[in-house]
Amino acid sequence: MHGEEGLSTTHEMYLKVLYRQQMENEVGRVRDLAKGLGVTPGTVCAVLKKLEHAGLVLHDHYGTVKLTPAGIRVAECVVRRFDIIRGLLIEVFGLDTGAAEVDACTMEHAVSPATINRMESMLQLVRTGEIVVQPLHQVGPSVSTCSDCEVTGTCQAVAGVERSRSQGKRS
Amino acid sequence: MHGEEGLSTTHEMYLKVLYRQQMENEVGRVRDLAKGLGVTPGTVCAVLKKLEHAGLVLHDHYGTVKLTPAGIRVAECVVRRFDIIRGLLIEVFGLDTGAAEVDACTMEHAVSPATINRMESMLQLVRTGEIVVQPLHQVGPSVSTCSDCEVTGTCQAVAGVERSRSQGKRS
DNA sequence: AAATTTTGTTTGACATACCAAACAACATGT
DNA sequence: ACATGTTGTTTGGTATGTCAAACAAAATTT
Repeated sequence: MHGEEGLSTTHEMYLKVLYRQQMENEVGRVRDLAKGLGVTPGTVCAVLKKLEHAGLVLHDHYGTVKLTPAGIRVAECVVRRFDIIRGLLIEVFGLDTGAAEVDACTMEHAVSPATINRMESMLQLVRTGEIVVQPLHQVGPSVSTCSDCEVTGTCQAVAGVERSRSQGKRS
Repeated sequence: MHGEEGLSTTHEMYLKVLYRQQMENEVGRVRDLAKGLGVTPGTVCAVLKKLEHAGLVLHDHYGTVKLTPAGIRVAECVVRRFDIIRGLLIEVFGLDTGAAEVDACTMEHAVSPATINRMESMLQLVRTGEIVVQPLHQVGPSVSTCSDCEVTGTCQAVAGVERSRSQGKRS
């Protein structure tokens, strides 16, 4: 999505995970980022250099990692996309939470502003009852039709993060 | 989507474009693939080696490129995902064709079987009138709310291919 | 304060996917 | 048949994102 500004899916993920950890922990640490992203600390270090160079994070040597205002803006944009897609998949399409979160985490990097805004409108209208999708929830658990599609989805390491986050929210 | 079987987004794109060109041209050529994918012939050559190694295409030296049965299965799976997402974005979310096709081309690699099947059900129910989404089409042209999201989407080279294909279908 | 553990960084390596440009094969025109 | 143009392949180089392992700094234990 932010590819034109030189932001890869990877970068968006780093910013999103950092953003969330900062919301909870207040201090960003390489170790937590690495764990949250399912990646080694060395890798995090390398990517942080680029994010710093792009003016999205501040990272002092052997110290803390912090999002800049620009970084926060991007992160919030990614989180918003995630939340909308997650809501849509659960409330409109009737997917279970786990599957929805795994997919939302992949899809969040693949939708344009136009699409995400439409998704938001749809979610809104379903929530207020102006659109009724009951029939869709009656189609039962969905089944693969294509033999090449018998897999569950990627983004497992991060799915854990999503999961704990939304559970945290509920409590 | 097919990442667990070692199929990257790139590979899926190569298979999809090849599949479509074979539907129209009957013979696959490196040159056409390169053009269709917005990539140089050298790159196509390299990737074809991997696809051949994976048993998805047959490529004889200085000759033609052909999908194997396995390659056809994967390609059809990708095309199906594209068509469902495209339909959903246009008919349900009310996006214009161009935007829908660009986004569908990105999203097609990011949805799990469960999600794509739900999307298909939804599209079906909207087409038969069992779900009514009129209100959504009245929200007008969608506008970006996030300053980091003022871009239109990637996948331009391929958007052209989608476009000509769907125009061909209409005629 | 010294030793130990934890955390962070650097280095060297790898795979993917791409390009440009050199080169090889094929096809065609005259 | 051979010169030219088109198409295909190879080579060398780049960028991204990753790991493992060596190394450095900081924190904690005793």
